[in-house]
Amino acid sequence: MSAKTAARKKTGTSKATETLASTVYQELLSDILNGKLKPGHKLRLQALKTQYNVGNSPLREALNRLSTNGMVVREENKGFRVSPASIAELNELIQTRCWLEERAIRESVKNADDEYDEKIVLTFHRLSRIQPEKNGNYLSEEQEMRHFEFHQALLAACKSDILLGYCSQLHAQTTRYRNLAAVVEYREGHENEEHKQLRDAVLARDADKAVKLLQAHYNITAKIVIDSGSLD
Amino acid sequence: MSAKTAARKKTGTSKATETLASTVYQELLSDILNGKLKPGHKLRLQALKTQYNVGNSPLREALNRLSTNGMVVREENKGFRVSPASIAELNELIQTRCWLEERAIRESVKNADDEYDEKIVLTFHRLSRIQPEKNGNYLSEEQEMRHFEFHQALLAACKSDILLGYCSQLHAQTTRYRNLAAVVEYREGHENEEHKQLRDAVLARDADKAVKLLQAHYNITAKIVIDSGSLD
DNA sequence: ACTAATGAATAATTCGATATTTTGTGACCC
DNA sequence: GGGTCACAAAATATCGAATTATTCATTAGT
Repeated sequence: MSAKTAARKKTGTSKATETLASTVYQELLSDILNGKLKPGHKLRLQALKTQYNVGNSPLREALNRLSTNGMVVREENKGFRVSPASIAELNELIQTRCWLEERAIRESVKNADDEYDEKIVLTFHRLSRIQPEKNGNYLSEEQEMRHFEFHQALLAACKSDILLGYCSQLHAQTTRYRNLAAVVEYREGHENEEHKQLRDAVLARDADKAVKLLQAHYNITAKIVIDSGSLD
Repeated sequence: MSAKTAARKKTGTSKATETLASTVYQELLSDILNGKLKPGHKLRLQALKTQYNVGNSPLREALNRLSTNGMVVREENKGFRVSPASIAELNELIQTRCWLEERAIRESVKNADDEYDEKIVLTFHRLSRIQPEKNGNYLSEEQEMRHFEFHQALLAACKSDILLGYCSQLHAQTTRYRNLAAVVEYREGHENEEHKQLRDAVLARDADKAVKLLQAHYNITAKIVIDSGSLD
């Protein structure tokens, strides 16, 4: 975590000129999502400053952005901490996600066109193609990415970027919980099969089935996370 | 520096010790919502600094928060501007709001209990009691507030703070559009009646009717805003 | 004329230092 | 012993200046 600044300036993260605040935002988000920063953990500015090799302002900006999308909580004059995690919140998360994605997928099936189908086929292909390559109990960055893209593709024709944005937020939050419990093993076999069924359901315009699959998918994941005992 | 700090402390928003960033966040939000800051308007930091009498950091923090909930947009290294407004976005907004609030109100009716009913009766009473008192074509701060609280009360028993939060965001966005078009006159007569019908529908546990009323309510408002010709 | 390159002028971003608030500690009183 | 007040230490919030990026007018080249 120390040689970051040098890397940033020299290699320049390939992006034209990303702002420091955005870079550290991504890093923080990533560390929260994959569980390196634990729920409820106090985020002391000085520590973060040295850890992420940035100054005061970019750090603060990043934390402020994270606070409005629920990844960290802010207490006036008392700084920031990683959002706490609880079984209750996980259940709420899953429930809300089911509601929103049901709407999104039903609308998508209703509006489905060639572009929609093609994106699903494509993202499914990309997702199923990558090697398991389990490092510890976590999914690789690429696996997370492909997974996310496939799920978004299922909802993509809902004609509301706002709704899509919410779904994407909820997906991120759920990912955090999954990583907290380091739940991957179960998925080995079932996951791919479930995705295939999802793909086929929407391609067949069977919204009811797709919704049922999605919701089962989420509820099982939630159950596993809760049973893992990593939350109180 | 000392003068303005003193001033802020003395008039001191009654809150214990609010952070400057939060104060200016509220001020900016309010100015965006009531249309003082127009859609697409470039937000130059220097100008804002003098206008709102704050330094660099709090301003920046406020803008960053606003950017994650869609009130302003951020372009890397090019600063902030008020989110653009368009008919397309308004339609999307209304559509999404209908979807989310339908879910929220159906769940609320399902879970309804005494507390829920009482809050609705109370917030309706407060809303209907305040005098019209039209200043220009805008609703007063208090009217906005009561209006918001009533609508939230209708959804309050949905058992998902996340969903409630989204609904509240969408409400805010919609308010911005309403104020852009300065649409109040129509509401004079109908508004109160519509609210009463809504109240009675949920108290009678008639979710279908409540949903229908809500959606009609939003769609009419949208139509009026669009017909007002203040958007392109 | 038109495009490409140059370099002030302008604006956004970031840093370092200061001011303000919270937190922890121990003496003091009841 | 338990509570609270004052004070010191630590952490956060804010400011003003320095840095870096973008814009835009101007000029050189084809």
